Amino acid sequence: MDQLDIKILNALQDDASLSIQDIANKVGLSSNPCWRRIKKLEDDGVIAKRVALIDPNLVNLGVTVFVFLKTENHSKSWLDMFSRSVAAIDEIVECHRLSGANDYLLKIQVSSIDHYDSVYKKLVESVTGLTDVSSSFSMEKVKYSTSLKL
Amino acid sequence: MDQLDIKILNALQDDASLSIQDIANKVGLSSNPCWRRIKKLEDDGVIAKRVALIDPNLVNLGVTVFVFLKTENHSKSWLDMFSRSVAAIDEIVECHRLSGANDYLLKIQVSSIDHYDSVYKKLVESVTGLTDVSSSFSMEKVKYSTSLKL
DNA sequence: GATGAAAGCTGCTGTCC
DNA sequence: GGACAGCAGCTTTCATC
Repeated sequence: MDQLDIKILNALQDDASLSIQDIANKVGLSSNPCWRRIKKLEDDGVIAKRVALIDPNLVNLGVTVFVFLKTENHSKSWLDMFSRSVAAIDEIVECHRLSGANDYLLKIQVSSIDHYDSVYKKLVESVTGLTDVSSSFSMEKVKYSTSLKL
Repeated sequence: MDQLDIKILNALQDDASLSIQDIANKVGLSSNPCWRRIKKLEDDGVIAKRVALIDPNLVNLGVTVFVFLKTENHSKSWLDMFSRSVAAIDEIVECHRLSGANDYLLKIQVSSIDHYDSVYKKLVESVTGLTDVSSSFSMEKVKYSTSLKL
């Protein structure tokens, strides 16, 4: 992966709808080698996938909630169960196991406080052994990006 | 936005490299009306953008850190300054102003603990008035998705 | 060993029904 | 919403440095 690949990745991270010609012009290559580099980056898995990002406010999912969980159970089987429950709840868009005071962090996209409450109920019904569930609402998205600094 | 639009959006959220023909087949439409619906969803801003997602592990940015901030200054001008500083640090991929015990939550992608430390230093140098900076490392990505539940 | 030019062909975009 | 036509852009092959 050289400078040209990084330029290509930066262009595609920012806008995956660009034509190969557009990208080739941006990075100073003709379209054929540019296409081959992109194909290699896809084959190698560096470009994991291409997705469309939807404006949450326009589909009535403009409320982001972060939920911090603590559990009394740290077994592998509990994590498996927890993992399946989290995967089954569509409103949960991210879940991380953390170091530090909290065991897990969830990021949730919902339409309203009531909607969040229904997700909360789904969660505590399907997951046993939680000793703490505390939530913070996002008041303002100061920054949001899916681009990595290469 | 009817059921067909939702089907189209779900397909594109999952894989934006699908051809219009592919999507048309999936949702049971011929290609032209399918294309017109996609164009309208783009023009309306429902489809905000199309991006390539890069595998963080393959570009040496596999370490995710969450940072919780508290500030003693809650003025508009402080937020403006803070916002600019956050925007200037590429490793910070998300920043939310929160309700609850912490004022701000950052999500950071770095290569190592040392790399995180350099981001930490950049942050505390460029932002004054922080009274608490505590970080948690993500040990495991239990779930990650950019798709919204429509 | 990678780039550039050119050809074929798939699939996008616009008009008409 | 569907059918069709024109055309832009993707993908492949071949020659070149």
